[in-house]
Amino acid sequence: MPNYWLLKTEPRSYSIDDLERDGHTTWEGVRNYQARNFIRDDMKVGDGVLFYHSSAKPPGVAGLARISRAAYPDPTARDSKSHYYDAKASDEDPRWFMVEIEFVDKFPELIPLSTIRDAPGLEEMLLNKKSRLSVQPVAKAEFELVKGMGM
DNA sequence: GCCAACGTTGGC
DNA sequence: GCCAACGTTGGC
Repeated sequence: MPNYWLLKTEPRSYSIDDLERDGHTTWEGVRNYQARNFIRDDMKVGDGVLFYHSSAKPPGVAGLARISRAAYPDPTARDSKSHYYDAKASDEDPRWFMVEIEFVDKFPELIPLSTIRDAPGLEEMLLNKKSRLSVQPVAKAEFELVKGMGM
């Protein structure tokens, strides 16, 4: 039974087009404990991902991806030159984890956040409730609904 | 650029 | 353990 997720990214930093070009990518730099726990404890290879563009015009779901590598310690936490450096991370306690994802599909048109907000069946999406969380679990029915809206 | 929501830090 | 101060996220 796969799980489903929504991952946020600012397309100016890394967009669905970048992922399509690269085929797959690392997802480092998550520095929120709730998001970390989802990554570390619950993400499995093969899980479905809604690829979300935040701080975009408009913000919304741009396509689909898939978890291609399960959680492992995020090395940028140990790199003092990294923007994501965390002095409290250590070999014994890596503190932060990351996964890798692979490209699945780019939607012909991005599904705007406003559309998702208004869509019947998506009222309970965390996107509408805990809007700041950058890694969110998505119900299978929600995933399928959004996928259907995009393709 | 503003600002509401909310997570984190640190003094007590 | 509380909570004020502070920093960040992200929509608008």
